[in-house]
Amino acid sequence: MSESYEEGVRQLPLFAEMGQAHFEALMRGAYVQNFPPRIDLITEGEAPDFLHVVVSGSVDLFSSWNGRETSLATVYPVSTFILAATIKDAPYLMSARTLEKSRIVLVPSEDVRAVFDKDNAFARAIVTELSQCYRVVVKNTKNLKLRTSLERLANYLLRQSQRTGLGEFDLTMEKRRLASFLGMTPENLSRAFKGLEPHGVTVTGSHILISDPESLTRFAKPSALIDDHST
Amino acid sequence: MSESYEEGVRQLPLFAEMGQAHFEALMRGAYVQNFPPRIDLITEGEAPDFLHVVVSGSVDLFSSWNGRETSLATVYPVSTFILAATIKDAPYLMSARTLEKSRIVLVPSEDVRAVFDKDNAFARAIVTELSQCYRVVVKNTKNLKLRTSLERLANYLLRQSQRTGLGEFDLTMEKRRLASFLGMTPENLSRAFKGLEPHGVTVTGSHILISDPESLTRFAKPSALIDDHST
DNA sequence: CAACCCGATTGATAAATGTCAAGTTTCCGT
DNA sequence: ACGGAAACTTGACATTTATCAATCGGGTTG
Repeated sequence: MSESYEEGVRQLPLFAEMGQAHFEALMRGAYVQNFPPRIDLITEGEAPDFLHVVVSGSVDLFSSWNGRETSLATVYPVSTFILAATIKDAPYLMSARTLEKSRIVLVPSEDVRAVFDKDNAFARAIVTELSQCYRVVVKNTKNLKLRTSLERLANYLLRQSQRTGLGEFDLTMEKRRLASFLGMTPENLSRAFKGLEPHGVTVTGSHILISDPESLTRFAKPSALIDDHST
Repeated sequence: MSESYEEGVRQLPLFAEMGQAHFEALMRGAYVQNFPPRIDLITEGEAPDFLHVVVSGSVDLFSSWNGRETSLATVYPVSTFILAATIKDAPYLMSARTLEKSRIVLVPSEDVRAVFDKDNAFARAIVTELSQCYRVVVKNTKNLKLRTSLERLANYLLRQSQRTGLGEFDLTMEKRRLASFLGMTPENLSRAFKGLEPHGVTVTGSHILISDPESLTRFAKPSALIDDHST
């Protein structure tokens, strides 16, 4: 099996500290696969056969109920998803599909659980990762329950702006998916962008210019306890 | 220190399988405290000095932003809260206050992290607990994003009804807190109860009678991937 | 017992958000 | 370059939800 991707996986915090033998055991059972865009990788409700690692491309995590669908997160390289289901051996809560051509490493869930029992460093890393994921989801819930859609958009733009370190940037996803991620309709998102114009936001296609960061910040009132996804 | 509460704590899945010596080490640094109703236990943003275990009473987890406040969860005996913050040694994301007279065990976070490094059974239990918490929050997010408030209420009532195994039961919390928990205003909750009358729901004070479970179920469309908090 | 307080309810109204139905633009593949 | 599909936008309208104000009612307390 090609070693090329293993390096990237090994450097993930989740795998970085574990014993070499255990890592190799995991990789022995794993395999890489290339997927075209818009391919369903998993469907919510299914049993978690594999832990997934995105090596390149990107993956949308979403969920459906009663004919409605919502985007819950986007996974970029290099990181894993559906760790909790794998560990608990419980059904996936989210579906996943590739957004673009993507390279995914599939690690059998059984192997993950087996190595988890043997390798303390791996167990610790899993705890750290799960805590992180948990906290991100809690922040997300607060974002949804405490803010209007306009406020959510404003804070999203500020976060993106900080990520790039610039006052202007391109949206990393389609507007329709952004809308779904922020919990609104595409139409509402269009109007929300308009609604932020008075706060110095100019939208040209997928390009965003924040000409008055102070005003936008005053409106968005970002909080580390909601918007800082690093802690 | 009184042993009376230790038994209950020891039987928690989180502590049940760990070594006796490690458990005793945890309990040595811990202490119990009795709190009156409506007392703030922790405030979001603070450093996680203690892992909290509710031994009796109940605790409301909530969060505030920009003058708004929302209830995120209620903790009943015997269980822990703010495990993720303790493990990550990161600021609390939620505030906590007692709802009634409550008995809380406070375990120093440092001790938890120290024992976590030494006791594999404990580490495993933490992973299981965190996965569980993570999945509950994800289900909550889906509930919020995919359903209207009427649908959330209907599913909440069905869940309560199943919990008691009866077609009637009493609400376990004030309606104002239920409203906040479900992501709506108290006024809206009143109207939502009215809106469920056609589906066989009768409200008398805090007593709920579900006279037509089939109709309510047809409307609520419960899903294990949202409403079953046990997996 | 009465006064009061607080939560719950109700009605009227406003704001936020979603839906539907055009258009318009952008993007892709032939 | 062209044609077509899909995304985006816009306007009109419906629905959902929040807000404000008033009232009701149960429970507590002096």
